[in-house]
Amino acid sequence: MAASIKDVAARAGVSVKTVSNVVNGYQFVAAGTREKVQRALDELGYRPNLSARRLRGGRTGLIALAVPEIRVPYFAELAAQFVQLAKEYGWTVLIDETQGALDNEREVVEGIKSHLIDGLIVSPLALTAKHIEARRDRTPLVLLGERLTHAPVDHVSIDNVAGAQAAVAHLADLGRTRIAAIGSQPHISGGTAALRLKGYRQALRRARLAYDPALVMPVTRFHRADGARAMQALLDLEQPPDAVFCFNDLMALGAIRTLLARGCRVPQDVAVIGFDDIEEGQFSTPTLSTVAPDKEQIARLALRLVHQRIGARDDAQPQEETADFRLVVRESTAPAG
Amino acid sequence: MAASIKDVAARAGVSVKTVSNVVNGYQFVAAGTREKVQRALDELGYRPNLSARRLRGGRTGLIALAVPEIRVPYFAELAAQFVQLAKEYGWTVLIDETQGALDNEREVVEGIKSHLIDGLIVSPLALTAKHIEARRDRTPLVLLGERLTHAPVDHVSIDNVAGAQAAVAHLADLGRTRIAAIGSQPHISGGTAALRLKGYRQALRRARLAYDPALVMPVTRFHRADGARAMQALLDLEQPPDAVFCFNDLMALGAIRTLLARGCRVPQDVAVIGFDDIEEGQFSTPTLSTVAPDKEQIARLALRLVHQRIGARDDAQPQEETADFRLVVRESTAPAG
DNA sequence: AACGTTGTGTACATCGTTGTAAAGACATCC
DNA sequence: GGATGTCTTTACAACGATGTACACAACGTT
Repeated sequence: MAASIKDVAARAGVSVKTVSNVVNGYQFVAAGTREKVQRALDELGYRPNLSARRLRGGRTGLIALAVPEIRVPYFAELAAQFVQLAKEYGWTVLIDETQGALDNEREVVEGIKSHLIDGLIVSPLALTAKHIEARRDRTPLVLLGERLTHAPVDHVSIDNVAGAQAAVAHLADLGRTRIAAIGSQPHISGGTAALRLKGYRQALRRARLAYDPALVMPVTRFHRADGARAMQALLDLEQPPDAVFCFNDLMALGAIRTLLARGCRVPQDVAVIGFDDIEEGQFSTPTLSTVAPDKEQIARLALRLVHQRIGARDDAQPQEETADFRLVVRESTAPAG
Repeated sequence: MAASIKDVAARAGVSVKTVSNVVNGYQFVAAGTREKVQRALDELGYRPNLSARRLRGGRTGLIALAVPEIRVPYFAELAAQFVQLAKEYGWTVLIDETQGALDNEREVVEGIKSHLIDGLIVSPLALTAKHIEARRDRTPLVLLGERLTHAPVDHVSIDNVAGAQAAVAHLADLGRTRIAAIGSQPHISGGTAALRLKGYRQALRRARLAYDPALVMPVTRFHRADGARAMQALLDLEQPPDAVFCFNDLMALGAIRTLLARGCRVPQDVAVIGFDDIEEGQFSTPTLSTVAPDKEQIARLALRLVHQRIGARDDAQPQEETADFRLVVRESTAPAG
């Protein structure tokens, strides 16, 4: 059976509080006593019970990161960043997959688990500002991403409009004139898709290119298969595009698969650019040009906000942070030559 | 502030125990009382404090899955399976990244977090049987993978030797004679790499092909870059291979990238097969042949073992389960023609 | 009238930990 | 000798939930 502080106290012949003092590094413990207790701790392999510690009002050293789908590389890579950087705060990160389902997301922010953790970072898909406001749980919360930019909580995002704009401007600079977009979500307002679409249209306007609704492909999710399917439809058009901006890398890789399978050369016939800069894009053939959000910075900013929030007395003003991105040009948009 | 059972009791004008009874569905609560309590519960948005419940000896409904690297697609996909299937038991899965570091793995199995969870599933990289035996924590534990097949705990794995054997036999059946292997780990005994190497050699023997140590490439990790680097070295040989068995898909995709970049055709010049069947291999060009472990079955078996172990009185015999795999032939090993 | 049965509610102790308060030991100072 | 101060250790309560034990009513049954 796992040893409790009481067992240790009995073995060392001191009170439980003294053991607690040793465990927590309280300074006024006689050297001899400390040693005695330490021996007992080691012999019994004592591990503090985090449930008890937490119940007593303390910290567990755990924070949770909730993402829609862990098998989506962007989220996996982001999660890895969090795990890595959280060490600087002495935190362990538990990852929670919500599958983008409202019930799961609500459960997460409403505190089912938050009685166990010190802080919470959520990348929401279905949650609305109303849910956030109705929240009673006081566990420090930070939101990631584009949804819910106006909810009264700390928030980290990137400038999606500018990112999309940069991607499409890059395609236009290559001399492409029929630039398609894969990833719109007409039925969801205010999300990532809407912002990237806005950037797409903005870039077309600036490049004095016509906006052709037939070149904008809607999708239900942001997976490879969606990109592959959308690309099929684009190639079946009377006038297929000569470039495609995909709203994420996964769809771009699916699109490239379709293009190559149908005998189109990338980038010669059709240039492709994605968004997210997942590792896969560095090893695909061709390698994938993309808009690279600074994932490390996102994680760093979010952790800092959680940290501040844990320290903060009451309800300081919600903070808004924006992480950088950069355009990464690889083979899939290499200039002809 | 989050409402406790006490707040609810005060509001409903009953004792805390009565509230507890309502929450837990105890049958002998008068309809009127139940309704009163329910109203108070709803109004206050009560959520049970899992720390307290757990401390008292109860369940939290949480289990943890610890994997080395969440950004490795195999683990991400496996984790997603666990999350999905755990619902059948009413469990929520928390994912924990150990980075394959001994300290992290030890911390996980020795119970730092297990005071918070009902069960634990670990895919170890560095842990040894000694650590498992020294474990004092009684949280039900199930191990995944090939390491530690002899530790006294429940265990789920696949037949790696047979899987590797099938992959290499497939290459031999295509008429390939110089079949390389990427992924050996000479300094680690008993792990995945050793077993897959064994299967490789077994298949060569059966196909009456010579074993050429120069064709076996060691790696430190199982990432894309390792596969790409190893492939470079193989192509620099006097007599390069005409087929490659990579010990996982990620390295296979890295190897394919190198091959294509250096002008080799896949599969015509060099056939490539991997292991794991990650989704990425269905969308790469060429699509990737692979040995596909039944991830759903792995998750299902592991969850069943944890479930049994939670129910089991004391220490029932450790169980050993083996999940199936199948050979998936795609473009990267398509017969010439 | 005495007793059991069934249903409904409550008081209390407990899980492991740590903050608070306070007690004891010893030294120092006037 | 008594007051003061510095260490060192301890007893106790509390965090929130729930199992145990019991009180009390309402209803039979003998």
